[in-house]
Amino acid sequence: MQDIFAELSWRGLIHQTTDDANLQAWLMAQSRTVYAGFDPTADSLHVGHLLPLSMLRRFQRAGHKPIAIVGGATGMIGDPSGKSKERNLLTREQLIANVESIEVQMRGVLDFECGQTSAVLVNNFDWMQNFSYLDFLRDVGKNFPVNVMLAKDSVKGRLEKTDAGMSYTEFSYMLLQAYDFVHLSKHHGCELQIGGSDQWGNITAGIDLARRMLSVQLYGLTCPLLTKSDGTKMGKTEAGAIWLSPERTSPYRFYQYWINVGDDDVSNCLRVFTDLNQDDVESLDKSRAEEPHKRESQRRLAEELTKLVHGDSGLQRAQRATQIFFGQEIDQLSDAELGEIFEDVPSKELPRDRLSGDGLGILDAFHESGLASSKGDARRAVQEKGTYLNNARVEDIGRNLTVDDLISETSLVLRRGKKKYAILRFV
RNA sequence: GGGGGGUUUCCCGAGCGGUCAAAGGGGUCAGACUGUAAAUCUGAUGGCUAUUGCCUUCGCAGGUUCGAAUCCUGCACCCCCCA
Repeated sequence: MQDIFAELSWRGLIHQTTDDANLQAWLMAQSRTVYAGFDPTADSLHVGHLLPLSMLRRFQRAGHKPIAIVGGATGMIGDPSGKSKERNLLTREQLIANVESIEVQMRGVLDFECGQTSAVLVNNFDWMQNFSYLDFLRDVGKNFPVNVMLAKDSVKGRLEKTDAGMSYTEFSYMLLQAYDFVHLSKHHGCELQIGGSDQWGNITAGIDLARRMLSVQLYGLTCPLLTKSDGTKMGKTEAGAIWLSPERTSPYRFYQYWINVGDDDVSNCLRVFTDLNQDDVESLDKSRAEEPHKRESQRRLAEELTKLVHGDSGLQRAQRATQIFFGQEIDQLSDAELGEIFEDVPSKELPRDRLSGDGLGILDAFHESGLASSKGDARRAVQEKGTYLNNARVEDIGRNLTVDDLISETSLVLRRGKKKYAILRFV
């Protein structure tokens, strides 16, 4: 049995526990069953979910059994914790679809085929759906003193804000999550719940409920909420959240997100998200202090996480795309390769005969691609040396594009400035 | 109800009969520098064509004038003051 507690400690992943004195020994004594919950509000997990998910992974690797619970039932209610406003409810159909695709993503991170400690995925909708309202009130609600519930931060915060308010539905959320813990304890022998520090109230509610209903002692452990040094949320960009599904966030963009993590945050990210051991993290810290321009930390972080989420092939794709996006001139590619590398890049189809004869003027090409708002804009961009054809700078505003300029069967690659690309397809 | 001020190009904001596609700042876009960072510096920033122009734009609609963002009339919206 590995000392998971010590590991979480040096990684800075322990915010609060329900039993600081004994939890470490308790975890060392035997294999335990641990659970964390995931809200199926979308059809994909995002970077924000990566933390609890990787926590479960660490527990599993240390010899414990992880349970991931997707909140098919609780998702219908909406957790008020950390939310300032009443949430919109999801339909049952949406939830079912979301849960299905989230399952697939989890299989990449947790091991579901390793005997005793195999991960288990459950959906609380399965045991909540047949609960009658009366039964729930008698068996569960009876054990909740309202004054205790009102004292929870998640409730108190909302009630203090006079304009926010809170519905009875959201107020009841806590009971559902608490009951999850009881259910998992009874049917899966689960004894420890982990979550972000905003889950503390819900976790302790479950522990209280289990003591009353089952007379068992359960445990809770929370990890700090991850924020960047500038105070903003991890995993958000101007363009929106970074998702784990390749359909929503391509492996390239996922990889790039981590490559661009600031120096101030990268060490924390390495500790919290990757499997690198303490020595490795510290040597990367050292490398960053001495040779910051090499950015080994960011590179390593991006590699580890892209591999974890998108696998070896996803990482290769991301790195290949990175090479091309930052530097290399592009030589012959196939349409298929090009489509893969430039999957995030807007493309436009034009009739192939535009390339015949004198060809297509470079200014028109940039205008049509959307990289320039007008031909005049395109002209200026070229004169400013800010345009590239297949990653080679365009020098001449009179340049005409012909079939010879195609980089693959049908396409050529235009670029403006350092990062803005567009594909023109001639069909 | 009476009096006054305003509405300018993506935003703020100058202009008050020709030299106005319209100062300046911000933003944005490029370039240099660099670590795919930050800061800094440089250039560009209505459209079409070219280096000669043409077209569209200064709340909306008319008018005066050789000529208007600039003057006049009406309309719309905003702000302030007095009732």
